[in-house]
Amino acid sequence: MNKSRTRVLKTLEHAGGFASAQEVHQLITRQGERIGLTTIYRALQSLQKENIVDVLRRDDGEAIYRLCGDEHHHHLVCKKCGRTVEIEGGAIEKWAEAVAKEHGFREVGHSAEIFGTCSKC
Amino acid sequence: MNKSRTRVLKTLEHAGGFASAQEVHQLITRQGERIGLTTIYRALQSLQKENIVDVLRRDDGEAIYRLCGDEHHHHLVCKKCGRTVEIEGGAIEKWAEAVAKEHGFREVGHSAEIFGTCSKC
DNA sequence: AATGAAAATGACAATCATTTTCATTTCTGC
DNA sequence: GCAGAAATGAAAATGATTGTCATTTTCATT
Repeated sequence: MNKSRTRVLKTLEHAGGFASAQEVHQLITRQGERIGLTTIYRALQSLQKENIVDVLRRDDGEAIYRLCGDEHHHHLVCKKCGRTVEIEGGAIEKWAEAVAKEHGFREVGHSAEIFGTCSKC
Repeated sequence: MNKSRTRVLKTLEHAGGFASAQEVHQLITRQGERIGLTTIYRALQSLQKENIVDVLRRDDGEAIYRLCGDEHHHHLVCKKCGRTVEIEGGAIEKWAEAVAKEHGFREVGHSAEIFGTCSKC
């Protein structure tokens, strides 16, 4: 963990939800701190590899990042405004394990997302 | 509905699931028919507006299209050898819709994958 | 302090999907 | 057939993301 990653993390926290790489960059430079866009992308990538941030896609394909808690949950995401609801995934957990066992798979993990248009949009 | 849209639709059917704009274009031109990439994009856009096709995003952000109402399935993927099994997703479909409705979301879609280690690995 | 190797940084160029532009072609109803 | 509208496609523009590479920073060791 180094200075840039820390700065990006703090910015994501402060953004309180989603931010694209470019938005993170703006937020930081607007505060007078100087940092390159490339560095933001790299910081976000490594944070992603370490499972500290999640990546989603906006409708136009732009990647947006957010801090993810370490409990295993799923997301319900609004395609228009990006509003996100965290969801308990008990049903899926069981489904995933059942299906995997049925096909002889071990060490099972899964990913799942639901997306749609939220009531405000 | 015109010639291009029809051609794109047929290609999507034949592709049997997902295809990006570029893939649709390749599939068509490989058959010797001549069509511009721009036209593919426009056809896909209008089909999308008419709710005939759905759009999703691949991990790298590329847009992929599929016929609406296509039964869609999920994948069980081996992390080691890449072997893939297609799965019926009935349980998830219902779960996704229920959760979404509960939170007031409309026009709901979802993605889900299970990964693990297969019996041979 | 001085050194030096390895990692991090950032300006810039390259890439790649998608959109725009605009001149040309094809459809449409008459 | 004909005028006007819609569709087409080649090429340029756009915009996010990644690659490159020279420079800077970090940091453990002299």
